[in-house]
Amino acid sequence: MGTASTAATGQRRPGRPRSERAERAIIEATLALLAESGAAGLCIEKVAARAGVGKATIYRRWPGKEDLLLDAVACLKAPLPEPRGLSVRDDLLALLEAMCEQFADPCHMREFALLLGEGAAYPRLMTRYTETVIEPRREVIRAVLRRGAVTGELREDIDVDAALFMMIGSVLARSRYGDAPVEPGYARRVVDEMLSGIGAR
Amino acid sequence: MGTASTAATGQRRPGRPRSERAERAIIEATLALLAESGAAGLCIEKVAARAGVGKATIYRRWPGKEDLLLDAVACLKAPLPEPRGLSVRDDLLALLEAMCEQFADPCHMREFALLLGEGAAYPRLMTRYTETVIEPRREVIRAVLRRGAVTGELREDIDVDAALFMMIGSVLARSRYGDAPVEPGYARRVVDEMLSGIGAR
Amino acid sequence: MGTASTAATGQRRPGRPRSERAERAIIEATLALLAESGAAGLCIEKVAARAGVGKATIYRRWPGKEDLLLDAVACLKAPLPEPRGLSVRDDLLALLEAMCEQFADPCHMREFALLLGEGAAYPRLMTRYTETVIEPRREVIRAVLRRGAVTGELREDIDVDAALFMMIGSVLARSRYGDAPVEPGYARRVVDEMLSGIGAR
Amino acid sequence: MGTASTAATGQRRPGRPRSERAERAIIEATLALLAESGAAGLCIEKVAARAGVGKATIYRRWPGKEDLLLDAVACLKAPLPEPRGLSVRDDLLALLEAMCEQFADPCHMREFALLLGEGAAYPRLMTRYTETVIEPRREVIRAVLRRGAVTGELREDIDVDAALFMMIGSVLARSRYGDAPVEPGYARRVVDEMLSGIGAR
DNA sequence: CAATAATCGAGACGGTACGTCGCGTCTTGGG
DNA sequence: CCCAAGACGCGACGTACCGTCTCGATTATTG
Repeated sequence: MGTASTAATGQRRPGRPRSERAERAIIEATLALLAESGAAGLCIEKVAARAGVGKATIYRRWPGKEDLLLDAVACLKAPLPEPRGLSVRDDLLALLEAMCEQFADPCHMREFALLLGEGAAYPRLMTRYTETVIEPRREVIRAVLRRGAVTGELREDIDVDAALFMMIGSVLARSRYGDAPVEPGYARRVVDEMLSGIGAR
Repeated sequence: MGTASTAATGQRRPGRPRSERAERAIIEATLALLAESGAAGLCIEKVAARAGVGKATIYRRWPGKEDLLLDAVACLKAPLPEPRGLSVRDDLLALLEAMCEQFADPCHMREFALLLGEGAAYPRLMTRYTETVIEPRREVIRAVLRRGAVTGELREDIDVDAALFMMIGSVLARSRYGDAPVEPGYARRVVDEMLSGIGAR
Repeated sequence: MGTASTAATGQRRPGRPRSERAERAIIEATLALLAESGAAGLCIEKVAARAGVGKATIYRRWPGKEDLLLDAVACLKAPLPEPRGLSVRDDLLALLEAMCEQFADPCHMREFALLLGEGAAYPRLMTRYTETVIEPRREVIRAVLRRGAVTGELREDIDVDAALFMMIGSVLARSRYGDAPVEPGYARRVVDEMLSGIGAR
Repeated sequence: MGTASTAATGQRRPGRPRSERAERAIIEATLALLAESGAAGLCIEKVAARAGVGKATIYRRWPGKEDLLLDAVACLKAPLPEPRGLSVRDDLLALLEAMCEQFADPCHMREFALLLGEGAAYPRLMTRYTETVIEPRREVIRAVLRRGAVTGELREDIDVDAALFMMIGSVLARSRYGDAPVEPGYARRVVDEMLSGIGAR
């Protein structure tokens, strides 16, 4: 999954195998420093010192700071909850609330910031991240929306992708640019507004 | 406007006045480097060299890299178009399309990436940016939404902020994480979906 | 004289001039560390730390360790004593004794070792050192030998250079490969042997 | 001979015996790199790579770089020619010419440079080298000088050690610091000067 | 013949020093 | 007071080697 992982081939490379212990220590040190000082005040040198590891041991696994950070934060990824499947409205609400909650965690906020800020320079990483993290999340939501269109809980001819981005984006825009943390009822307000539409009846 | 501007008092400081030529060269060099190498590969030293200016001349005007960047990108800011005021739907559509267009410009994309990525470390900047750039834009949209609630074009009890973030966020989420550039009809699809709602009638 | 010195032109370079204070501190730190840990256990990083100076300040002046060391030890160079001019034998003896004495100083020993060991890699330095340090010393000795040939104290047809290298080399070979430090009477023994020759009368 | 040699006991150690092939390859690689880049630009890692050998295979045999180098250069040592014993003058001349010739070989020059330059840090090596290489050479010369004192070809009361170092040193000083390679007649000039002495008759 | 044991190549390990780059500050002579 | 130029102390960068270690595979001698 991570850049550092051994390829899934059965082949063993010659020479001493890479220490799993070191890898764990590096990731932990990275997350600890990230939490303490933020992405700006994080440097490989400190990670190595904190992990009790030589710098080369880090560079052997990750080409640079961004890649390390990306793998580190990926270890934190909390998947969206499995929809319960009873009511589409309840499922959407639960998903949206989970997203709000995750965005409230500064560590996830950092993850997004990192990807947005430095992603442009590392398209390879962006692609991988999108495929392995972003797209699966979207698919969970899409599935619920499609289910609603079938059961009749949602409009039959719903534009699934438009609705998807409205849902996701409402959290993204609110949490990032919001002057205050996302308030408790926010998810419910968005879901209700989406369901009923803003147009007059 | 920028941090660098001379106070608007009629008072003139003693000594040689600051060179307007230098200021322009600095801003231009900053934008050029930003476009070439992104925010990460940009440093004061290179800006100074490219602008043919001493480093001190930059530091005399801006406290650091972030502030310089902020002023530089502020020069690019394209305001949202003034709503025409005939139809709420048309106004929303126009606003959304303008946003999509701006996001398609890589230079504006960088602006957002910069603020999102590095903003966390500089709350002061974020605050100022939010106040001077983000909030006025939001206000334009809010005004249209409120007008719609009054004229009856929109639901009377619309949740203005929820709708606002759904609109903004739908573009943000789509353009950033989208695998392809935003397609032509996207704005219309979002507006229609928002107006009608996804719930069954 | 040293690599670091400003060219002797009257021209001043633009910008802030190099700090003479820093230069002195670097040389002093180098000599201190050289005395403490030898040439092997000396590194730029420690010199910088000890001198209270950034590494770049050292690299701005000297391209590398060897060059720095060379300039540092050059500051120690004790010139040969001025011949008194009364007796050629006494003058040669005094010069030889001074050389023995200097070689007994571990710091001068290091200087030679350095030049011999690393000199091959830095022909430019070797040339400079030969011209400014070695050759003047030789000339002092040559002058005495020539004087002796004129005054009749030495053979009229003496091979000045052969004698020169015999004198210098006898100290070099003795002190370097000798198992013990050069003993007190050594210089006198060499001078006598040179004067009388080893051939039977 | 070298540190690496198996003890001369008839006992064989259990397990796989050390590969003679690897040993040869290591020595050859060492000498090749020494000739190419000098002692400074030589490192175990490159030796191993060039020899197609694991680093451990080197460290199993030699404790470090110096010891390896010492064994490597020892393979090059050209002994002084056996004196023919007819004329002391001719013997001294032959010995001195052989020394001049050896110093002209850049590989032997490196050997000396290495020992002089880095020897100070490794007294153990210096001692061994002096005992096994230097002292035997000296003894050859001393024997000739003593023989001359007995046969009457040299002065009866000759100071053997002083003369020894004058001879050796004259080549050392000339070849090392000389601006040009040692010229053809140099050895003869030194021998003549030594025999006749520089003092007036 | 199988077990044992040292060696082989390869290469990862924790370190140290390298030489470079950029930071934000400072210090020149000259407008 | 500003300008350009550039040195300053600092700290992180990514690389190269150090000497040690751990792999699976090989190659002898011993039981």
